[in-house]
Amino acid sequence: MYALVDAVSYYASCEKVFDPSIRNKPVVVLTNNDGCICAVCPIARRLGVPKFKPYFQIKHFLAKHNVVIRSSNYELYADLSEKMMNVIARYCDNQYVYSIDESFLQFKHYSNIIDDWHEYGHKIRRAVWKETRLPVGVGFGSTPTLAKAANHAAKKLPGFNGVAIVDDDASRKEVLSRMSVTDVWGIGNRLGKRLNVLSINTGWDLANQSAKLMRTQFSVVVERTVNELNGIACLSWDDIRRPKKEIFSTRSFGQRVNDSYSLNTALVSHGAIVARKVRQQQSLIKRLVIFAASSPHDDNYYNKSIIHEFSVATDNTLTIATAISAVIHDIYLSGVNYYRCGVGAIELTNNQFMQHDMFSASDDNPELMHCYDGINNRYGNDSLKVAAEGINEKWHMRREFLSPSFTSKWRDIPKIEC
DNA sequence: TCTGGGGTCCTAGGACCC
DNA sequence: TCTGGGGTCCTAGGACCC
Repeated sequence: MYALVDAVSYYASCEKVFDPSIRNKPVVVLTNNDGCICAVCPIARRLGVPKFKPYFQIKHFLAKHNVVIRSSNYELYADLSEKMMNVIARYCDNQYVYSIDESFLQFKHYSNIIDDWHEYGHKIRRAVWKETRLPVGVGFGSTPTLAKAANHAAKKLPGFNGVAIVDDDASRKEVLSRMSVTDVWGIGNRLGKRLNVLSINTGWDLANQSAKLMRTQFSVVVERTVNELNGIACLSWDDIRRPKKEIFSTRSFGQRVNDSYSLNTALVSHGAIVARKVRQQQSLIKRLVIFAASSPHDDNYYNKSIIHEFSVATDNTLTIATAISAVIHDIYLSGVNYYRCGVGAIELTNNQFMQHDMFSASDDNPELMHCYDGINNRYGNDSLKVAAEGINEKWHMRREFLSPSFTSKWRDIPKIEC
C-alpha cells in the first residue's frame, strides 16, 4: 500500500500559519519577482482566481475582492516543510519527500498493524494540523498513481474530507469516474485534449483503455499510467526515489542586468545552489550548462549558453565558481538587457564511483564542502558564500508583498502578548 | 512605464563522423 | 552518376508538474 500526503495549496497555507488574521480570507502567493500567481487558497479559488496567470493582468480583480497577496517566502516554506515531513515520518518507516509539500509513504507489512486505513489517514491529518497548523490530504492506493488519484479525491472531491482510499474495484471506479482525465498524474492539458477526441474524458475512461493501444497511439508513459490505474504497479519505490538526471537553478532578475560583473555574480550564485543540491543527492557534476538570456517578449531575443565539461567530475562549489567565471566573457554581450540566467548540471555521476584524472591533481576537498554545508544548514544558506557571488546585488528578486521571516530572523519571531 | 515562474525529463531533428 | 546506414552529440522545444 502506498500513500501520498500533501498540503492544501501549500504556500498559501504557510502564509496563514503565523498570521491567523488571514486564515478566513482569500490568500494568493506570487512567484519570484511577483510575476505570476502560484498558489491559491480554497477561499480564493471559490472566487475564481486562476493559477499561473501573470499578476499584473489580474491585479484589479484581486483588489476588488480584497484578496490578500503575498510574495513567495521560500525560507518560511522550507522550514515549515521540514517540520511537516518530520511529523508525517512518524507514521511510516518508509517515507520519500517528493517535493516541498508532498511525500510518498510505502507501507510494507502494515496490514497486520493497521486495520482501518481511513482512521489512520485522519490520524496523520490531525497530527500535522495540531503540530504545524498546515492542512494536508492523505490518499492511499495500491500503486503510486492510484495514491495520487486518492489524494486528489481527498482534497478536491466533496464527501471525502481529507482522506481517500483506492484499493479495490469499487473505490477505483468511484474515484476515477469523478476525476477529469487531466487530473490523473502524468496527463496534462495537451494529452488531455488528444484523449478527449477519443471520448476519453475521465480517469475511469482512461483506465478502461487497452494499455498496448495507448502505447502505440501515445507513448510508453501513457501505457504505464493505464496499468497503474488498474492496480498494476509500474513505478517501483526505487523509480520514485531515483536520483535526478539534471539539476538546474535559473531565475529572472528583479531588475534587468547589463554589466558582466553582475551577470557573473548571479551565475556563480546559481552554480552554488546547483552544487549544494548535487551534494545532497550524492552526485558529481561532469557537465555544466551556463546560460543567460534577454526576455522572449523582447524584440531582439538573445540567448547564449555554454557547456563546460569537467575533466574530473566535481561537487565543489569553488571549482564550479571558477569554471563559471572563466566563461563569462563568452556569455556576456555588451548592450544586452539580461532578463534571466541560470546554471544546470546536465551530466551527473554517482559520487561513489569517482573517475580520477591520471594527469591532473584533483582539487576536490570533501571536508571543506562538508564544513561549508554544515554551517549553512545550521545558520541558513546565505551564511557562507563564495566571494564571486557578491553581496547585496541589485538583481535580487522583487518581493513587494513578503511576509516576515517568522522562523529565520530573530527580529521577526512572533510575539505572544498577554 | 512596464510588468510574463521554476524544475525535470524526453524527443525530434540537425550536424558531423565513419 | 547517383544513392546508401548508423552512431553520437547538441539544441530547441514540447510536455508535465507544482
